Amino acid sequence: MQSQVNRRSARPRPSSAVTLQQVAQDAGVSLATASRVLSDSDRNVTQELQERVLEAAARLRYVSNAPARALVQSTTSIVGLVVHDVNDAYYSAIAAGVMEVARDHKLLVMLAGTFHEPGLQAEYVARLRAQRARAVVLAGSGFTGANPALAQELEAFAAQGGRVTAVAHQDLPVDTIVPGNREGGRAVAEHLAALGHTEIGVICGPLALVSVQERLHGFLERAAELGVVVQEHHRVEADFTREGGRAAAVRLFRRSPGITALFALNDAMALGALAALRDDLGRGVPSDVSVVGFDDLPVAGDVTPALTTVRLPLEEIGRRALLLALGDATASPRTLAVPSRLVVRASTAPPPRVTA
Amino acid sequence: MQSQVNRRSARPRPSSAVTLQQVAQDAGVSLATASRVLSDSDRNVTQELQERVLEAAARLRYVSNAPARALVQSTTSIVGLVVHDVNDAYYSAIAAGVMEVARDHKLLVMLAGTFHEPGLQAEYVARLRAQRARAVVLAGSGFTGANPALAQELEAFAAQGGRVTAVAHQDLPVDTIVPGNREGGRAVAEHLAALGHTEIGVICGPLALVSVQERLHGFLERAAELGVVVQEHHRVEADFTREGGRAAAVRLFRRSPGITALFALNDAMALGALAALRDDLGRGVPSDVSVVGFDDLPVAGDVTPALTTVRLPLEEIGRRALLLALGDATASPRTLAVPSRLVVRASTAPPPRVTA
DNA sequence: ACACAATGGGAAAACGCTTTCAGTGCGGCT
DNA sequence: AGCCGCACTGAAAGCGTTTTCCCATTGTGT
Repeated sequence: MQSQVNRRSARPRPSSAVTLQQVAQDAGVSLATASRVLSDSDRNVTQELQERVLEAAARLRYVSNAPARALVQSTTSIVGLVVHDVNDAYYSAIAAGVMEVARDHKLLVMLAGTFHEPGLQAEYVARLRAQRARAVVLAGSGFTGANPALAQELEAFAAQGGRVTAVAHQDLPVDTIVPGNREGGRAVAEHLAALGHTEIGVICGPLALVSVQERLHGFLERAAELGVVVQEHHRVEADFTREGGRAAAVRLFRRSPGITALFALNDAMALGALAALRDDLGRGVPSDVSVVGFDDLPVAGDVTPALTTVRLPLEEIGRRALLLALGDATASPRTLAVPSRLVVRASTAPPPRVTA
Repeated sequence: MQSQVNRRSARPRPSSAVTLQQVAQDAGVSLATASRVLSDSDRNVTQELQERVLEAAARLRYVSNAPARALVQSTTSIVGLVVHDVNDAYYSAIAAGVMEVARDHKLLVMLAGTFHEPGLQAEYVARLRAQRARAVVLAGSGFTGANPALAQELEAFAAQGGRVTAVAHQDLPVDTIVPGNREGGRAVAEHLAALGHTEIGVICGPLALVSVQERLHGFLERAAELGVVVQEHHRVEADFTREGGRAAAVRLFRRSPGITALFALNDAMALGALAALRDDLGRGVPSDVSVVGFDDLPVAGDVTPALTTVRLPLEEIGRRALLLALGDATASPRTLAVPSRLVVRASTAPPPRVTA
């Protein structure tokens, strides 16, 4: 049945769009002339004919066939944006930056969501390559360890003239944006140490993610420097989401009730932890437990207590990413560091006095 | 200078992608055979040749040129999604639904952001028409009153076989999703009236937006039925954002301090109002003032007090929108109502006792 | 006035693919 | 044994553009 429907609708093309040929005919000029008027060619056309063509095009509501154009010019005005989850404020913010630059450059953005399936990244790059996209921004954090499939796909894309910027990826032969993850992790360690915390729990996202690794290592590194040891069993891994954070917080406190500060490796998890502390564990924040997040999503300032977190200028990262991909190709495998900054709000305080 | 750069890079095409011709050559078969193997044609090819082609394609990392394919088939696997602001949780949620369906149908999503400029909607539809997109979802609420430019553009798109679904638009000759805005507004009126509020303020987004109108009218309508009059000067209009809500709340309370309940026409504004009440006006919620939002963004449950609001199943709306556009074309100008539901949380309570 | 450059218009090629159409080799039937 | 039909391959047409290439016309310098 399905094939029959396909057959039927495929054969007599259901309806055809206005072609340049028709516009030319309507204006009484040749195809070439019409093209010269409507595409911004360097050849010029008499005022008279120009007007006739423009008029005909407007009358027929002509828009040029982008695929045909792409075919002959072998380039498009499409850029790809690959994220893990559109409905995650982290990626929305990056996407907003990308879209802004795209608008300014009159580019169209193709959005691809991997839904957290690692393999889909390479697949989408392939599809964007097939589309002859001009550039691709890999916004989703990469996975640690070599990813040959993705690397090869990117290489092929580059070979055909495509440009790529990756955000928080490692060992990819493309322009890369390095958000201040490590640095932010260090700042958190300093902040919590300065407040006097010694029993610190860490709620990690998937350790396979580059961002998670960087944040965690920056934190552990600086904590160690300051003489604070974060015990192995004070670290817990979960989904990089609100629910992941909530579950992780519960697990962690059941296991180690003595913890006085919690570092969640992103704000979503921190929000979950906040909810767990309030609803499931009955602990006050920051009176009993301090909580720190990462990213500074807009919501971080709106919860109670307002979340201490590390601000990453996500829109800026999006803008920079696309600009990098659109920029000078010859300088290509470049690296751009984007700094982060600790934002202290109400969710952190000194640890409670021990009553013993 | 720029033109020189263009000239230079335009002439000798910087690098060319692998073509089907090359694959065919490499496999020692004709172009036609290669095409039959790689596009899923109904014609079949000997096992032997099939393998040779597949092998060659893999070796050369061939992906077919989508524009060329689109040209000959005069259809693409692209769908467009037009939103006002990507970095707004309302649209992210809809986008997530759209992307999910797109993934299941192996479609690529082109995301267009109007950045709240009304005119851009029509322009993006034109560009999507040029791309020969298969369908377009207009997620951003429409503006009241006729929009001839947009209507004509959509008509042209339909004429060339494109499908469209609009969310919260009026008088557009396309499939339309009608979220339960009016119904939600009514539910809020009932809830606040039942709690005993009589002095109710309303913080509106731009009245030109269809969603705003519907929510407001539903609310006023039901309030009137219940004998609660919402005075003209208890209504205030502002940007449909957190900051808009905050400013509006301040203005409203300076003008009418006796208000005991606040209905913000979306959650973003409600969040702003909450912040204003707490930080600028020093009023307790819900002890002094009750606050209600609309949309039930994820954040609504995370703020303190948790926000009473109207839930709109946004992802579902996104999914439905694309499915509608992908569905039966002959039934086309259809209307699909998506119900909303009041979610009572902690931000609403009976009004404070008058101490006079 | 005459050669010659410059200008603008149109016919036609090319982009990479799918699909029709014609052709070739083969087995099965009478 | 001869013919038909089947199954497959390959040549070529065509999709809608842009961009050559060539021609006619006009303007310029001497």
